[in-house]
Amino acid sequence: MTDRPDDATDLPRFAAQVLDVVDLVPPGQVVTYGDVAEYLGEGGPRRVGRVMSQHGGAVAWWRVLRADGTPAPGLESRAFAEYRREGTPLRPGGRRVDLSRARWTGDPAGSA
DNA sequence: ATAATGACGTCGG
DNA sequence: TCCGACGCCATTA
Repeated sequence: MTDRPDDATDLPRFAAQVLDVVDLVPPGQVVTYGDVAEYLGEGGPRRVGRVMSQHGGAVAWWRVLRADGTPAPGLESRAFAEYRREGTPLRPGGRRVDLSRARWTGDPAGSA
């Protein structure tokens, strides 16, 4: 027992929750690092970013980006490929995501 | 114990 | 709009 690896693995509780939230974000929508932290009610953007850098590959990491709408450094190319594939709304110029339209608030209306 | 680093966020120029 | 500085928080040197 010892503990029940809730979902993915024997990851720390916080990390598991972060990955869980990201997994809830539907295609075509995104969330910021700060939003995830706020959604969980603990930690901070920096903390979420660390989790993603270590275990981001286990989820749709491209759906988590910075507050200004720019994806994670180094992965921009792949991220934009996904945005184009999922139809994620981008801002004029196509260099960043239109958060005003693509931001997922955690509202169940979007996931179903 | 102190300093530096990192998939961040906000502010000022 | 782009760039730099500072603040936050946890990990690592």
